[in-house]
Amino acid sequence: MSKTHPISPRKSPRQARSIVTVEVILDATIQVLLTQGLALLTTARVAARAGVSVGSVYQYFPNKHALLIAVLTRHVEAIIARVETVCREQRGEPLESMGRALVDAYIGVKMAQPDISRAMCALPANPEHDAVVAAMTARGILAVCDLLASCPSARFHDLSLVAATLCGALIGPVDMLLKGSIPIERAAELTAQLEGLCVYYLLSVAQPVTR
Amino acid sequence: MSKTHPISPRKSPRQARSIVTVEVILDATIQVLLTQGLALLTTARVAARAGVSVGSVYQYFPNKHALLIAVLTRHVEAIIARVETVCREQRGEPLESMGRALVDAYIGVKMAQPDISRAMCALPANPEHDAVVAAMTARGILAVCDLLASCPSARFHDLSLVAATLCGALIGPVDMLLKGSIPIERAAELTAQLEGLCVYYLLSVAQPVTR
DNA sequence: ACCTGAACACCGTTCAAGT
DNA sequence: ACCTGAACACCGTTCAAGT
Repeated sequence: MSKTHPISPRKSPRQARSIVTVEVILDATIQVLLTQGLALLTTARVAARAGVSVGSVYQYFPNKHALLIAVLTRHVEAIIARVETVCREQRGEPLESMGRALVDAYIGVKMAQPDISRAMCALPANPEHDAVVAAMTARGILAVCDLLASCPSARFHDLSLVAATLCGALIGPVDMLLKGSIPIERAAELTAQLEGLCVYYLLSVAQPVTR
Repeated sequence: MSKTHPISPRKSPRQARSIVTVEVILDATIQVLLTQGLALLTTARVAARAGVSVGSVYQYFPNKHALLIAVLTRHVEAIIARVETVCREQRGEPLESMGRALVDAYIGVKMAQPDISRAMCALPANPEHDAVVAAMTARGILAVCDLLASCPSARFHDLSLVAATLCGALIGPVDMLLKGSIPIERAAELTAQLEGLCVYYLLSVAQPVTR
């Protein structure tokens, strides 16, 4: 049996100052994570950096992990929102355009603040953490499903598997870029490779529709 | 400044019983990780499960993290070894064969003990952890580079980027399978998708060589 | 040469007391 | 309604003492 980590805030802030406190604590958490690393990220240090007492941290977050989950959720939300937007914008466009737009947008958001993206990768996994990532992945796959379904000139057998494969094929290489397995200077070339990979894959699994 | 984690064994076992002790400790670590989870993985619990004292753990591993790194290294070594073997076996074969063999082999090892693979994903990242993963990734990319270079009928502009993209495009979707974002029952279908994705990508970036 | 386990420092978390 | 910080339990790590 694994220890359970309640992640919902202990209480919702009701006054302006406490809303600020929550934001301050979340920002402090990222700062400590970035400057000190996970090993030195203690609730005491976060509190000190935020300029509040440990007790205040525990007033809004039931435990340390909830703090990390909150930071992760915030970051992941921004990424998925961007992906969903492009997917909406590209509805009905040709497959080539869809592929390129998706790749560009995803690399764009992920690499916008590389250090924060990297810090998120370094968070220790646990059931709640996995749930957040899984939920975001599911939303991404769904958005891509809708996008592909909107293609006027093609249909896809096993749409959701194609969408999932596409998402995975994007996430994997971009993670390599993030972690340095592909040098960051080569971001532009990787973008080109991924655009090609996505477009050729989509064209290969697309079943032409003639009306 | 992030805390440093020396990861080399405190001492090399010189007698038979101590070699056994090290193995026992590593196995116990995996067992605790699998049955109790990372949150309950304490050096005391590992020692108890291994049937030794805490002191013995620290005789061979400078700290808790080194223990996790050792377990990770062992697992990752098995995976990369398999990949390198297929890459060697497929030298000179047609691109279609290469792509299929690589996909099958990678999915095969990764999904051989899914729970252990999952547990490895859940380890907290730190510089040494990242270094192990980066080193394994680099070996994978290199093996694929060599494989692609051996193709008699095609050359690749920017070989290493193509190899890295290919590896990433494999790792991403298989991670989804591992984490449940793609249902495990669909492993066979995903394999087919990835074979197609890899082969079409390779064919699209290959520059035919006629002699 | 290897093992033991009490001892110490530090971290997560709580809660009685304050404003 | 929110904040403080001393207090407590637990974990990582050490090291003097054993075999």
